[in-house]
Amino acid sequence: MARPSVEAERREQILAATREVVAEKGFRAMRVADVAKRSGASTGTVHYYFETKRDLMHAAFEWNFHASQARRTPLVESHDDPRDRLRAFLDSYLPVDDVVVESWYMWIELWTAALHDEELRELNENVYGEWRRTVAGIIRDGQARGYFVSGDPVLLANGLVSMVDGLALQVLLGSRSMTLDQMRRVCEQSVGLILTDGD
Amino acid sequence: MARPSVEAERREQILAATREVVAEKGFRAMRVADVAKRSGASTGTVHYYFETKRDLMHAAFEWNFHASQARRTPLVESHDDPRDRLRAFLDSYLPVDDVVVESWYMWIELWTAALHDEELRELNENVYGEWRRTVAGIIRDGQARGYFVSGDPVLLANGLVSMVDGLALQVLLGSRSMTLDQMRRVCEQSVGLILTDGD
DNA sequence: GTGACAATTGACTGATGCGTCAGTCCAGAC
DNA sequence: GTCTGGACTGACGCATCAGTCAATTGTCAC
Repeated sequence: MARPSVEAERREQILAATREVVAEKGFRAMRVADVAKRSGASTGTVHYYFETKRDLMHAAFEWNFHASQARRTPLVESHDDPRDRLRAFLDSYLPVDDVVVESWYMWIELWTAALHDEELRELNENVYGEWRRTVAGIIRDGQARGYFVSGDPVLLANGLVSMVDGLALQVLLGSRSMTLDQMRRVCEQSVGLILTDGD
Repeated sequence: MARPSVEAERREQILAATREVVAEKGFRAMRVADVAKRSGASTGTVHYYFETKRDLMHAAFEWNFHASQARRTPLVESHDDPRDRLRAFLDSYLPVDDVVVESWYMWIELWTAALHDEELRELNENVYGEWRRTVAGIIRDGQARGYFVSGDPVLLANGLVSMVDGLALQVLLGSRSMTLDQMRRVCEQSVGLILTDGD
């Protein structure tokens, strides 16, 4: 051994830079040189830690997945009432700050990249399955307690998750009619639709 | 004048080839040479009709918008009952055949490209506004006739349109849990949620 | 100090692909 | 028959980048 390993930190720095560049100019326009500059390293160093640009992007997508999971899990578990859990879950997807916005940029790029990349489709499958199971679980729980209308919880979950994807996309696209505030209202109304009248 | 103008046909051929290539390998991997080959022309010809690759893509996106409009409008207007109009509208987005699938590929690529292109964001704004107005109109009509639950029709429309976007995306991504059939069911259930019990 | 090795550099290479351009082809005008 | 000009070609110039590599630096062990 010689010179202490800085691999973990360097990788994190490079991945952070990658996310920033992707959010700023998109995967299509992203250059390895951009990532290098942003992380204060040379292109050689980037390639020292990630063999190819593709590896770098895949690692960044995976990072985004795990970070999202880590942000969401405690949040959902901090409520007992399924109605609050559902609201907390949906709220966590509102692009209110840089962290969530950057994360959304990564998701959107993942979608397009995955259309023609089997490995990324597999990642998407995991992501999507994860959220769907979470939401379906909340709904099932809520139905058991009589808070939510009856109906296949998996279908309801799929509808909600997909809606959030579509809404966030329009917000990110800077739509004048789909603002952050508008997205919040649509989500609230949708939750209202599946609440039983007893609420 | 000499030699009858073939501009219109050639442009159409090139745009058709562009859509095919984009659907097949994505905008990112699309080469002007691919489009040329696919349309049975030379790269020079492609550039003769579209100055830059960017112009070509923008034209293809616009083509997709107008074609979608043209497909949808008569379809929605062919029913009187707002419930049928809404169902027909949602059905028309199910990726059941090559035409709709190719169209979805174009929409998805448009989203990602528009994130960093002001001109394309404007196009997205038109597209999105168009569908939202259509759906909101149907819902407003349905509410007036007592078929749909009360609630802001614009919010409901936004929710539905966004949901369809998110669903189709997952279907296109070949998700094992979000198949065409599953998408159909989610849409049906969602329509059910906004129908009054009197139905 | 010296050896060993991880970390880092940045100039370089080789491939790729957009856009250009000099020239060809051909249908109609006269 | 000749001229005109739109349509078309495809080889090529040139810029752009991903990835390489030989050289260098920094840190630890002994």
